[in-house]
Amino acid sequence: MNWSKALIPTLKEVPREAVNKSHILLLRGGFIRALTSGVYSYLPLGWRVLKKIMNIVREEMDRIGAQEVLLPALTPSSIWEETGRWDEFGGEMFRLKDRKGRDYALAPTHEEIMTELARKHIKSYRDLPQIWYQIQIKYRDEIRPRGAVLRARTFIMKDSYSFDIDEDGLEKSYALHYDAYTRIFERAWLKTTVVSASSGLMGGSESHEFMVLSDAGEDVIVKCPKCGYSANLEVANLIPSPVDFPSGELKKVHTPVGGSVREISEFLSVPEHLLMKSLLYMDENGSPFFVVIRGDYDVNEELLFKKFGNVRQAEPDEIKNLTGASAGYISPIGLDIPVYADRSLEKGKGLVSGANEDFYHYTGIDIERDLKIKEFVDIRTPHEGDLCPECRSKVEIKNAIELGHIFKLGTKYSKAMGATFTDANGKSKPIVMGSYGIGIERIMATAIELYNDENGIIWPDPIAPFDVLVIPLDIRDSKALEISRKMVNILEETHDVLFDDRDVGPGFKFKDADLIGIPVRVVVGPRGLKEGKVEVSRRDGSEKIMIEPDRVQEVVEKLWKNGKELRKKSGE
RNA sequence: CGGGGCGUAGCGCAGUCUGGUUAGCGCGCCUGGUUCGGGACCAGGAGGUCGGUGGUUCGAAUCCACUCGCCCCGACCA
Repeated sequence: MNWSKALIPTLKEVPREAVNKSHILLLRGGFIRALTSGVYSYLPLGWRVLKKIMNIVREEMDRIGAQEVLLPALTPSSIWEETGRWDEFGGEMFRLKDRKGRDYALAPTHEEIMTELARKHIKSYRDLPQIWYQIQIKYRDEIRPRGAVLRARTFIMKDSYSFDIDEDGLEKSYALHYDAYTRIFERAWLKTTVVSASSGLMGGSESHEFMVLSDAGEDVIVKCPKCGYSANLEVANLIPSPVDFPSGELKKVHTPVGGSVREISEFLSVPEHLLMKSLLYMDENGSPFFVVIRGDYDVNEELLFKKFGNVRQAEPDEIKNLTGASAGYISPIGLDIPVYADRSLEKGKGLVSGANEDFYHYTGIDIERDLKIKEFVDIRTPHEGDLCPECRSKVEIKNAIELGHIFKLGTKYSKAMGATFTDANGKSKPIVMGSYGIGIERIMATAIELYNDENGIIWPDPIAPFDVLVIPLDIRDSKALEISRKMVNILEETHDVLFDDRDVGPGFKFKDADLIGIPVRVVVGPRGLKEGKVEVSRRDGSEKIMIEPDRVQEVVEKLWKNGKELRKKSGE
């Protein structure tokens, strides 16, 4: 490929809208361009990277016996209504109507479409197991797209679906995917942490996410350095960090400051973990109840809803009517309202909370002595310092990018849609399913987040847009040009080669080369030519050698192989 | 949906508070010449509905109202 004729619109300056490393470098390197919020075009370099990634994915999926199909992105509402997800998806689903006024959705995922295929064609236990996959664009109207390609509204996903006769079969298909995913990410030089996760809208029993640690990630994961326990923070059942509770008398004190935890803690010189946050909620019937939690924790609404159903926080006037005080100065003490306590307050003593009178608090609260707790529950957002549920040592909490997610669906979709088969005894049974996704662009973006320096991207060899970049520093030097062309021809037999035949200065070419991050670079310049040599180097800086042009194939091959020895980055 | 920021040439920005010649600067682009191992130099040139609509005014990029778009944070803290 000749650079002079290529669409590689590199940018010298950082585009205004970009924040993440990957976003900046994808734009600056001419890999992608935004069309509108959360929707991107892939330019030649970006598309080359994505194709390399998809090829790795294909090879590994084919290796476990999966078969590739391509399903429609345009789907009728009726199929989503069969499982109830036409309503469940809500605003996240892009919807449209045809000219007859019928409803359609641009598929955000394909469980229903795959299950439809299965119910048509799988009739007997003899047809099972099956694994079908596709690589195609998904459409999700995300609440907030972010980080360019990290959370986009249109994005390429590899999704596969397994069909088995029973749980044992599902277990095997799940394990096959687990292994395939591990290999896929390793081949892209990304070291993943596998965590247990919540299955959310997909439903099903068990699920795992393949994560790469990165500050650019919007997921938070928990890792235990001691026993290896790991989970998405959403589902991690961590033990609250232990604290000392002093004992004391119940006393009412004047607190003429704002009612926030920080203000009260500062005013009374009491650590935040000795404050008891008292939150007043209204249940579905409009009856009030208190939730109390240690001051250094926040209530996790997802867990709250799971436990108490469709509840809401009390309005300011409701709080006033029920407690006689404003939010910030309330507590269940002395009130006849049911109280649930987060487990962080178990055996709590010497606590501070509102006295149900503005600008007054109680100190010395003893959970067992002064409160009637209906039940201890786990509804807090875990934080640093919490203990591992397996071995009770302190866990690490880190941001991560989710690259893959595998789900055991069970029979949720097959039952809802009537995808059944006849077993060996002639009985009709629902197919047992799994579903498995990989974000193709996320692999690209994550690789950049991990592999870059101040000058640009340093692509992992297997997913680089080109393997080798040949740069004649001055194309008006006809001898240099001729030598370069010859090398390009030879190298192209075994590698993807980009040839910088542009008539621009050497500095310009070097800067661009660093930016787009091609792993191996061959420079033909006067300095080397004096000795009859050219320079071959790796973008990662590990090697730089001068060689005769006719050895180029052999030397490039060697540097290319050396790349494979590089460590796989995990983002730590 | 709530909060914040930003829309001026292809890109990055100044000008807006305090209205007033022809709306600037750097990079990029075009022509000619010089230059070639880390984003060169000289000379000349093209390129703008100042996001949009309406209003105030003798006069609006600038003030007011509405609106569209993009980015960031949040959608917990009694």
